Parts: sequence; C-alpha cells; structure tokens
Amino acid sequence: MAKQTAGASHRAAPVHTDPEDVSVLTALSALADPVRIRLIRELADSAVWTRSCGSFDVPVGKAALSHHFSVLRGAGLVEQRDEGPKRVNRLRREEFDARFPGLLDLVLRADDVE
Amino acid sequence: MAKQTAGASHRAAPVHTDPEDVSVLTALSALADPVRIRLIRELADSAVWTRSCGSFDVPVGKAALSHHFSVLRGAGLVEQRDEGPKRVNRLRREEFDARFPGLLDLVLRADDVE
DNA sequence: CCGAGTGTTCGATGAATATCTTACAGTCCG
DNA sequence: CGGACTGTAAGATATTCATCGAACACTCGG
Repeated sequence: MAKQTAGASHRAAPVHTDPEDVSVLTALSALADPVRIRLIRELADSAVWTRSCGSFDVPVGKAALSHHFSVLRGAGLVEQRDEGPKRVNRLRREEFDARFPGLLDLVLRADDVE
Repeated sequence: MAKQTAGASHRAAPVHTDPEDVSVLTALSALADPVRIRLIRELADSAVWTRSCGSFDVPVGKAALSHHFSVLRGAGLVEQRDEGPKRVNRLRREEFDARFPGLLDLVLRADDVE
C-alpha cells in the first residue's frame, strides 16, 4: 500500500478564507460564541491535523457542529483537510496572528468563558 | 455660580462594570457589532469627556443608541458621567487594555469594517 | 456491493437581539 | 413655570443566528 493520507478525495473540498481577507468584524463575530471558543481551545491543545470534527467535546449535534466549523473557516481561523472518511483540522495560528496580533492569544489564555 | 460640571444630578447614575469583571465572551460580543465599533472609534478620536451620546454619527435612533451604550458600559469599554442634561463619555483605554491586552488596539487600528 | 462511520445540506424552529415608536424623566434657560 | 433638549424605559416588530431532525454524499472495511 502506498498512501494513507489519501489525497484523492472526490468530495467537495472545504472552502477556506485567507485570514488576510477577513475583516475585524467577521473575526470578532466568529470568536464571540461559547461553542466556537471551546473548539478553538481544544484545537490549540492538540497536535496539528489530529482532530476530526466529531472528536470535540461540545454540547451540540453534528449539524450545528458543521455550521460552526464553516464559520471558523470563513474567519480564517481553521483549515480542514479530508483524510479518508474524516475531516481533520488545523488551527491557523501564525496566519491569523499575523492578521490580528494578540487576538487568538486572548481567547486561548483566558480562563473564563462564563 | 460655583460649578459648571454639575455633580448633583438627580438622575439614576449609569451602571458601570469594571473591565476586570468582564469575560472574554462578553468583551468579544460587545465589539462584534458595526455600530458599536463606530462609536468606539469616534470616541477614541475625541478628547475625554467631550462627547455626549447624541453627538455620534451612527445610523440608528436614540433608543437603539442608548442600548448600545448600555452594552459598552457592561463590557467595561465606556464610562459615562452626567453633565447637565447631557451624558458624556470616556473610553476606558488603560483599564480595558489591562484586562484584554491588544484587543482595543485591534479594533481601533483596523481600516475596514465591511 | 452492502453497512457502518463521518460530515454536509436543507428546512423548520426558537432564542437572542437590534431596531423603532411612543412615553417618560430629568436639566437648563428664559 | 413652561418649553426645548437629552437620554432612558417599555412594548412591538424584525432580523439574525444557533440548533435540531432528517435526508443525502462520501469513504472504507468486510
């Protein structure tokens, strides 16, 4: 067998937005949600490309979860890649931080969600 | 006549929240609104205690405006004081920046609102 | 080729909230 | 005191958006 990172997905590739093209308003709106904050925090605590969408501990169904990831992609916060039947994620730390310095750190550092 | 900064208002004093008591989620939610971003930016460009609530160039009625200032107070972003019939404002730069370093700068520095 | 697993899409629902209109409560000036 | 001005409060409306359930699409392993 050759590849296990199956590069030949026939599925619709997820639509990504470059952080450079994201407005402050979009970025803040994406981060102003408790579920998405949890996703980002868990993602930050995991190795890159190791977390599939369904592997997060959030109290919502998979439809809502799919929606949240769509918002995060649209804000340039998350990158996704198909790996077999799963869709694995990566937090775009450097790229997002270059566009909005300190913003991601604020969300990750805070100990409260309230 | 003694004082022109009339400290004896018989009106209900505005309720303020210390930035230290504000959660990240509350802060982000308060900032994730185009009208409130404009208010904050105009406020940042003006001298302290010079802008009354009605003096801002935003496309909403005064009732909605009053609501927005209430949200900004609740997020520890704005301080208000009664001065005669007017209510003048101050951006709590240092205090808010101590709680959320860099966040206010991001909103003020960005050239887009989209 | 079937079945389990994973994620998206669609339509509907419900909650949060931004807004307006109207009414009211103060402050100041004549 | 009465009227102009400033802002708040309350109620109604509308829009946005988070959520769910169900149906669908794709991948992989028997």
